[in-house]
Amino acid sequence: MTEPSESASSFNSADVLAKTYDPAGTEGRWQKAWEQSGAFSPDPTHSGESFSVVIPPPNVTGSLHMGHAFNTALIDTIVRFQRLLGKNVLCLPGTDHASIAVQTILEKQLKKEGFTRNQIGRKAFLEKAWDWKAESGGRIVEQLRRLGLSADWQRERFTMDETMSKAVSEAFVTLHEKGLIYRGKYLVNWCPASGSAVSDLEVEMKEIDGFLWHFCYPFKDVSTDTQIRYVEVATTRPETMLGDVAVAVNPSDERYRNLIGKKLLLPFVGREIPVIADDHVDKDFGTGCVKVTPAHDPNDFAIGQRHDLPQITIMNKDGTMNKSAGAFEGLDRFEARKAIVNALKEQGLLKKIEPYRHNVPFSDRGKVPVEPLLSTQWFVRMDLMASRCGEYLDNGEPRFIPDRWEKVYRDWLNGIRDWCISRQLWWGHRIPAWFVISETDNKMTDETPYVVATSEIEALSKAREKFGHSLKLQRDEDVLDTWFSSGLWPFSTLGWPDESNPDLNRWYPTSTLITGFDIIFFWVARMTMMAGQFTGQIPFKDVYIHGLVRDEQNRKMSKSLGNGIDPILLIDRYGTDALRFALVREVAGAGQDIRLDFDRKNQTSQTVEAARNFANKLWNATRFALMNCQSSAPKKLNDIDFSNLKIEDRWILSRLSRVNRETSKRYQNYGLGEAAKGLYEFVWNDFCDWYLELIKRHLNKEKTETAQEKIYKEISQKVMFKVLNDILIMLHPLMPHLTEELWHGITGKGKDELLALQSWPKEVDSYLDLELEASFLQLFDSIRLVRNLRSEAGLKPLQQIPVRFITSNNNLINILTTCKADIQVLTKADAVEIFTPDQSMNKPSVKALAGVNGDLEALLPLEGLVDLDALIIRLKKDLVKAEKEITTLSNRLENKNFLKKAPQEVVSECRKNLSDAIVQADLVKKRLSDLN
RNA sequence: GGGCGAUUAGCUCAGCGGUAGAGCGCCUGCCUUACAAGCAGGAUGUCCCUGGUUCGAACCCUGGAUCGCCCA
Repeated sequence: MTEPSESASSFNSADVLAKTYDPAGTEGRWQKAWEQSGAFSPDPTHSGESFSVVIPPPNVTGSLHMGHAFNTALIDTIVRFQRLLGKNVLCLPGTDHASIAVQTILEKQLKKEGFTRNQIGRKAFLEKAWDWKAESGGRIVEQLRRLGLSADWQRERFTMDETMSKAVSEAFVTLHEKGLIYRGKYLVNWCPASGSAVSDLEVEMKEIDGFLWHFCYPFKDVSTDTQIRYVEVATTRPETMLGDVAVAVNPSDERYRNLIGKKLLLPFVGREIPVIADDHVDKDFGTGCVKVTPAHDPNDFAIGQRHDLPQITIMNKDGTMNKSAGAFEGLDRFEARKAIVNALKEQGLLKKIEPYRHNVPFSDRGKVPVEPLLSTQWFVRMDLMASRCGEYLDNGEPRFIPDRWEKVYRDWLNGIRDWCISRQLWWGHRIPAWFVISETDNKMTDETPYVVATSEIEALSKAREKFGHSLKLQRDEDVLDTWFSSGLWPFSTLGWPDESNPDLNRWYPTSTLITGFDIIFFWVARMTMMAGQFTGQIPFKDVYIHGLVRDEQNRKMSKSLGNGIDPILLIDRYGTDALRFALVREVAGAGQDIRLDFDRKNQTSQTVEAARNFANKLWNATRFALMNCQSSAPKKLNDIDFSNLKIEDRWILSRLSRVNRETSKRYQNYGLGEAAKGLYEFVWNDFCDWYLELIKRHLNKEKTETAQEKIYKEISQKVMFKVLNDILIMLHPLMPHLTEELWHGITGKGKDELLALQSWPKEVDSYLDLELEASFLQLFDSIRLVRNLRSEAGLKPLQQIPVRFITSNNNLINILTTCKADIQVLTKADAVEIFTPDQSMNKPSVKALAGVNGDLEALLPLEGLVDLDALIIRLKKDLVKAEKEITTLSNRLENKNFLKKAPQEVVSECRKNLSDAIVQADLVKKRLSDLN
């Protein structure tokens, strides 16, 4: 072994004795070593195939939550696997400025200090924001490192970096020039809490128990030909009546047909409003008469446009009533509701109030009902970009995994509406539009002309061309929706709009995007649309959509619920690798959410603990290997002489070869959970439970006397290290730190050589031997049969007794005979005999413990030591089971249709099982009669 | 109202046409010199209900129930 001082691993003569794996000491050391070596910065001279991933940039809103840990684990597993395949891998990390979320946090802080943002001003506010970004962003990046993300940190980006900002203004200007960005006065979703417009996606519909208020509008003239003096309308929002400009009925509604065209007098305001007919009015809703408030309701807005009605805005942007509300001016919208209902009541106009459950739009961030408000904003025209994406999708771009998300994405593209991108906030990308206020008396009005440009200088020259030299510009105060810059992320991070940037050429489009389904619309679709527009390509070949992490009560983890689990807490307790492995292992299903158990009182998780135990198992297996190879650690792992292999070596190498193939296939095809489960089984069950147990007798130093024994010992060591070595590589994408540490332990390599940069082990076809694997399963069953007998007879674990197997199955006889010595060790037998039933007849009958499994009978001759009653109970149980099986199988075989229509191999398998069951039943019966 | 997903052991979930599986938990026995974060053994299921297709259904198809999510 290499001198401890040269080895990068903590494995040395002292630490090798540590009985448990200590992730805390190990993980940080490797994170540092990886980074210092620049292992994850791709080599510009690498000529191989490229593989690139940009991470979904976490918001700089505090710290990472479990969802990020999950996402990061999946990304890094894939990235590290691709690196082991020898590809030129780029994983590009970064963070997102999260305009509205961060601004909300900062304003809350300010409020605590007794200020508003307007009081401290834009400049001071932005300084605070950048301080916050530095702190939160720094923490997040640290946490990503602690998760082991093998990203190229030199390429780390932030959505408001200079280069990113340049991309944003370039994109904005281009879209504006092409007429895809426009400015206009429309009904938008106004969030009074954040004082900004928000997009349709940022509105969440909630079912609310409210009321339907019925009240009356009197006619202006009570005509003589009708007795009706009022119309009755019903609404869930009585306060909007102040902005009513009409009452609409369905033209086919017999009840109101003769009222159409008549004039009503709007209470409180005294405005004359007409009764109009519109097809979209639902006759069955309320009274069938609908008040129309175009400036405060999307449906009414549409009616208003169809009938050329005025739009009367009755609210200020903070949700209080404005001048148009007359006597109600100044009241908050919900106070106004009460006041108006009372006033209606006083005037005798209120007819009834009925409880009514209805949908209310809430602002995602502000957590208050949004107000539909007429407002001048910037919009992105979506139809062209969306239909282009539809065409790409027809050609399979991008590929969604699992594919059901493709439909979700397509449906959204088909039903898309224009995107309101301006936000009345300060933190974010300021809109690159300058108003020529000198044209409107140095005041900002809706009519003020503007120019759009990438810089103020450019804006000035553009403006001068149009408006002459003496003019005054004022930049738009607003910023862009965060998702506007996120939509550019896959190519802005790689240098766009500088199309000569080699990164862009080499890494774009990226290979795969790994993200949760909750941002398919917000992010995935916007990226494909923007990329289609600006790069003419879909920005990623695959989109791997994963589920969300839920808490122990199956609730989505969220800040507002306060049910998030801090991944760092679990890392501190169990280690990063354990957390990663636990999360990935849970993900086997196709994109299902995962539920993470967590005991909040003790801050423990059984799921993660199980993964930690697995890490420890592997640690100890490696420790075992090293303890048994002090002098002759086999350096060359690939020079195994096949002719010297013992049968168990051939078996484990066959298993290894199969696991290698399966695992790489799973990693490739996003079957990460299955990959994790497969490796877990292989390591624990095949390698530790069976293989290491089988070779122990050869490793034992006392026995290395003969030349043959020396050869066996050596070959055992070699195979053990070969398998271990491959396990470490295959498991590395999932548990990078542990495997890096152990790999250095077994190879003695220095820090300059890293497991992370090794090659995926070659799969050796000649190792594959499925027949041998089947024989070994029989061998294991035989050993279990004996152990089970011993256990039921209450034998002391160390008590040695002879074992006799009786079977007519030649395969079984072969494997049992070959592995006689192994069976002896593994069943604590002092002798193992194998007979055919004929041979057995010639032996003197003894009182014995007997067990039967298929066509194998195991006898433990144990005169006097047997608990006869327990034995009889057991045998009777076996008999019932066998007879039940005989019934099922013979019924099946009596069915002519089964024989005729089922595949040959199923029928013959059924026949074999039946004869096995009959043999078994006979054996058990014979044993029972022997005992009586 | 439209769509999607889930329903399998006490819990968390695999399996998706050929005799029901894993991890955790539980029971029994073991400090066997890699590992008690371990070893050996064991128990545990109307695979939500309903029809149907099939020689054969947890798996495919009808209809329904319950839970969850998305869109309007």
